[in-house]
Amino acid sequence: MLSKKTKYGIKALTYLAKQESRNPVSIATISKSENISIKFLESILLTLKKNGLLGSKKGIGGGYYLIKNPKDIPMTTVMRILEGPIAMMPCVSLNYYEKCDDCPDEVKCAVHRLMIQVRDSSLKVFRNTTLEDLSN
Amino acid sequence: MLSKKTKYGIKALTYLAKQESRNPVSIATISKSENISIKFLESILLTLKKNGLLGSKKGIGGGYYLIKNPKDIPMTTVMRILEGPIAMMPCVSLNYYEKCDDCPDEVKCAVHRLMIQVRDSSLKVFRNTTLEDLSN
DNA sequence: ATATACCCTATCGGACTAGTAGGATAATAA
DNA sequence: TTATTATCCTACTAGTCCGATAGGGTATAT
Repeated sequence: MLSKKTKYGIKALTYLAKQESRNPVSIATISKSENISIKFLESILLTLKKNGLLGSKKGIGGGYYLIKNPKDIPMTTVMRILEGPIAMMPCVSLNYYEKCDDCPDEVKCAVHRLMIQVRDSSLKVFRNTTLEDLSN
Repeated sequence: MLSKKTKYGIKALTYLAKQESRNPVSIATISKSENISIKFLESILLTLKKNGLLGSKKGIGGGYYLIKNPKDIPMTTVMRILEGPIAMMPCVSLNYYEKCDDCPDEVKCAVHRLMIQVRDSSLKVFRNTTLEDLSN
């Protein structure tokens, strides 16, 4: 299941990508437009900022804005920041690999082989979709 | 993340598919071979039975056995029984559709469009992989 | 100064996961 | 018939995560 955190995060990013200018947009504005709890959204935007996707400005007229061009932000990046690994199991994760306790031999493991295929097919979608694609 | 329930379930099914005969195999035997907690495995095999994938026999020489030919069991079936919907969000689920509370228009929702693509690509893998494929 | 808006930590109820416990039921073997 | 085997079923639990809320602290603009 996709967490609401990720869902809201993508919605917020898309909202920002749709803006004509790169002027800051306040949390409250995004919150109202996208029907997202303001405090929850606050924490999401903060992590997106900490991970280099957003910039922010305090005070009147402040808010969050995209740092990069939407077409340079693939969804792999967004997913990994908000949702974590794209793979369904640590033993098939590219960025967060971990061996299974119970499995003596990965190569012989049926689940392992299946999940590698699923990972690759999802990865393909996320890699080929940028924030720009989503905001059209 | 794939639950251990699903992981163990697939391992057990694969184990049964590898058997030359369709004689019953006891929970204890599968448990030892696949390093799965016996009680946990018990509940998993029971749900697989209730969902028509396994048959069972009580008493000495009893256990679980596959009902169908492994090549007639696509992984979509297994995943839906053990893990639930294949889609990452109810609003893109084929079998368990549910509308989002916050989303006024699905067609305009960026997350919706993205997750439909992910669903389709995963579905493709699960549909094209049978239990027979995994047991080779 | 004061209002605005982001920044940060802490907390919390509810749901879910991965088991465990303990016995009921059915089939087989002696 | 009785003992043994092995599935069937219900209930419980510790731990973890999710989604959200509370309550301030800090920086910026008028």
